[in-house]
Amino acid sequence: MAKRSRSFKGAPGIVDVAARAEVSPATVSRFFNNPDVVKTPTRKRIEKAANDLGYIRDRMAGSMHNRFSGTIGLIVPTIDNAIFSELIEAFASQLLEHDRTMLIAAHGYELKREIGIVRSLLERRIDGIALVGQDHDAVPMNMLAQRNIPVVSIWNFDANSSIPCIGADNFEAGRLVAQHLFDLGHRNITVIFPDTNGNDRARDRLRGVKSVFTSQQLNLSPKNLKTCPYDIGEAKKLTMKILESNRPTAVVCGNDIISHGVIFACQALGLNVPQDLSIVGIGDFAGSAHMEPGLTTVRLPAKRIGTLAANTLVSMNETGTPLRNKHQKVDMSFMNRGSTAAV
Amino acid sequence: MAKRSRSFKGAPGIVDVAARAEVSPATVSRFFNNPDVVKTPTRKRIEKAANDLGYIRDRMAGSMHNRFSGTIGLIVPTIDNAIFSELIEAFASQLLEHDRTMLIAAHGYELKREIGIVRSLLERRIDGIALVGQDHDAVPMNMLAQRNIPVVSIWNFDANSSIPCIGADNFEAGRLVAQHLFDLGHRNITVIFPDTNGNDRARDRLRGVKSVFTSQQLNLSPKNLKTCPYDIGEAKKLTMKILESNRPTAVVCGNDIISHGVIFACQALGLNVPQDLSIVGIGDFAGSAHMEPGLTTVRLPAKRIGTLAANTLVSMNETGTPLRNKHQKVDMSFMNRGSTAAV
DNA sequence: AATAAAAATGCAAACGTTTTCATTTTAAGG
DNA sequence: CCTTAAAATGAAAACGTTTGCATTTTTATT
Repeated sequence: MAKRSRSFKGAPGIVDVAARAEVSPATVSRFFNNPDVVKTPTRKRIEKAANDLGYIRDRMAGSMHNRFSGTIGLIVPTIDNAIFSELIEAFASQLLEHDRTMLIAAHGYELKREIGIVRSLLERRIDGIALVGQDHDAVPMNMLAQRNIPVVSIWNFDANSSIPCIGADNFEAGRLVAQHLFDLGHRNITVIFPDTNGNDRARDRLRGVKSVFTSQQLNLSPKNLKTCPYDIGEAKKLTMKILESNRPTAVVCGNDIISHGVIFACQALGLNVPQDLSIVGIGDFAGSAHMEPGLTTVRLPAKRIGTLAANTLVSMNETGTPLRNKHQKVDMSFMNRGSTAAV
Repeated sequence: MAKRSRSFKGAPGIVDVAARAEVSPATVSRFFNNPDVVKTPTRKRIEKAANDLGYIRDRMAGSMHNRFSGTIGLIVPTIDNAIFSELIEAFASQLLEHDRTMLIAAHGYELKREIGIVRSLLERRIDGIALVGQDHDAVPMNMLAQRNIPVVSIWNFDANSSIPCIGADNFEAGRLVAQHLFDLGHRNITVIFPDTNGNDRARDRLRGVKSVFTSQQLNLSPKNLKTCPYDIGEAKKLTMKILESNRPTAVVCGNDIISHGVIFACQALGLNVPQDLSIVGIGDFAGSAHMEPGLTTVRLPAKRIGTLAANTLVSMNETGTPLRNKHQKVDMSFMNRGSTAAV
C-alpha cells in the first residue's frame, strides 16, 4: 500500500515509481530532470514504472529546491480585448514551447489592483513576469525587485524605460496616422482616444498625433479631442453625437475598436467613408482589414511581442537575470486601406 | 542574517517572520490560514513583522500539506477568439474573488494536444479544471478521474453529459436562427459552419439548423453547406465566391465571426443586407449589435458561463467533489436585429 | 589483468510550509 | 482565589521532491 496521504489523493509519488523500478528516488528524479545521466536500461525501467503507475510529477514539491517553478506571470489590463488576447495567445503558446506555464491576471485598467495581483502571483513563485505598459505602482515593482524576479514591460517601447521593454513605438504610430491625414489634405480633424490616465500606450499615441498638429502649426482644440472607452457601441454612439454638431473631414482614433464604431456610425448616418469622412485607427485588429471599407491603420505585431516577451523572460532565468540588450523595439507597418482619401 | 537559500532568493520565510514577531512558525502559519484562532495582540505583532519584512507566503510549500493548491485550470480551443476571451475574463476574475488563480492553456482545436496540457496542469497540482465542450480524449479524462480532480465541461449544455456541464443549448441556438429564417419565408438558404470535427458546439448548432430543414421537409444539400474557419477574412472570401454561382436569399452562419465576414462580403459586392440577403449568426459577439446592419443572432452568455464554472469548481473542492445538480443550463436570447428581413 | 578515471546510482539532508499533539495561558464558575 | 475547561501557542514530524556527497559500477589505459 502506498503512503497514506498520497493514496488519498489517488496519485503515486516518486518513491512508488522508484520502488517499482527498483532504483532510488534520486535516480527517478534525475530521470525526469536530466535524462541523459541515467543509463539506458535503468531509464527504460523507470519509464515503464512511471507509465504503469500513471505517475505525474509534483512540480510544486520540486520547486522548493529548484529556484524555479516553471511558471511565468502575465498581467494585462483586460483579457477580453482583441489585441491583448492575440498577445496572450502568443505568450502562452511560446511558454509552452519552453515547458513553462502561464499564470495570467487582469487588472481592468485599475493600476492599484496590480499590487494584489502581483502579490498573488509571487505567492505562486513565478519565475518572471510580463506587465503591459510602463505605468505601474511602486509597491509591486519593489516586491518584484526585492525578489529579483525578471520583469519585462511589454507593448510599448520606451528607450528610457527602467525595466526591459518589448514593444512598438506608440508615439510613432500616432504620428504616422495623423501625418497620413495631413498628407491627404485634411485640416479639420477630430481625435477620439481612450482615457490616457495610467495608459502610457494611449498617451504616447496621442503625443504622436499632437506632434503632427504642432509641426503643422495647427491647434488641437479640446472640442476636437474626445475621450471614449474601448467599446464599439460607445464609439458609435459618441460619433453620432459628434457628427450632429461638428463636421470634421477626418477622424483619428486611438485604437481600431473605436474606428470600427466610427465607421458604423457613418454607415448608420448614411455618410460615405472615405468621401465624407476619412478614418484612421491604430492596431490593425482582426476584422479591420476586411470590413468595408478596409480600415487604414497601423499594424502592431501583438503576436511577435508575445513571443519575444516569453523568450526573453525564459532566457532571463536561464542565463541569470541581467540581459544584454534589454529594450526591444518591434516594428509596425502602416496599412493604407479604404477608409481614408484626399479631401 | 536569514537562512542561506532564502536570502539568496532575497525573500524572508515564515520562520523569519516568526522570529521577528517572537512567536513560533506554527502561529504565523495559523495567522495566515485561520486568522481568528490567534489572539489579537499576537496577530498584530505578526502582521507588523510580516509587513516589515515584506513577507510573501509560499503557497507551493503550503500545498504540499494542503490538499489544495489554490490553482484552477482552464483549457480552451484558443484564447484569441472574441467569445472565449469573454469567458476567460469572467472565469479568471471570479476565481480571483475566491482567492484562487487560473492556469490557462489553449489546444488550438487539436484535441490531442489536450493530453499534454492536462498533464502539465496536473504537474502544477490544480484543484479543478474547466474544459470547453464535450469532446475529449480519454487519456486526460482518466488522469483527472484517477486523481479525483473536479472537472466541468463548459460552453455546451448536454443533459446526458457524463461530467458536470455548464453551458447553453447549442442545438436550440441553431434551431432558433434557422427557424427565424423560415418564418420569414426563406427557403433558399446557405449554411456556413466551422469544421464540426471535435467541436460539439458547432455540431449541435448544425443539428439544430438541420432539424428545422427536416421539419420543413426541405433538404440541405451539400452544395448549400460550406465549411469555413473562424476568421472574418476567410468568411468574406468564401462568401464572395459562393455568391458568384449561387444566390440564396439567406445565410445561416455557425458563429458571428463568420456572419461578419458574410456581411462585409455583401457590402463589397454592393448587395443590400437584408433586402438582397438575410444573415443570421450565433454568439452575439462584441460588435454584432453595432455593425450596420445590426446582426440578428443568438446571445450566448459567455460571462455567465465563466462565472458559474468558477463558482462550481470552487464549491466542488470546498464541499468535496460530488455536486448536487451537476448540469447547469444557461439561457440564451434571440436578438432580432437588422440583418434579416422577409423575402 | 590491474589500476585509474569516469559514470551511474544511492543515502540522507534539505526546501518552507502545515498540522498533530502536547503544553501553556486565559477565562469561567463557584 | 482555586479548580476546570477552553483557547492559544509551541515543538516536531510530515509533505514529495532535489542535490551534495559517498559509494558502487563501468570504461579506458597500460
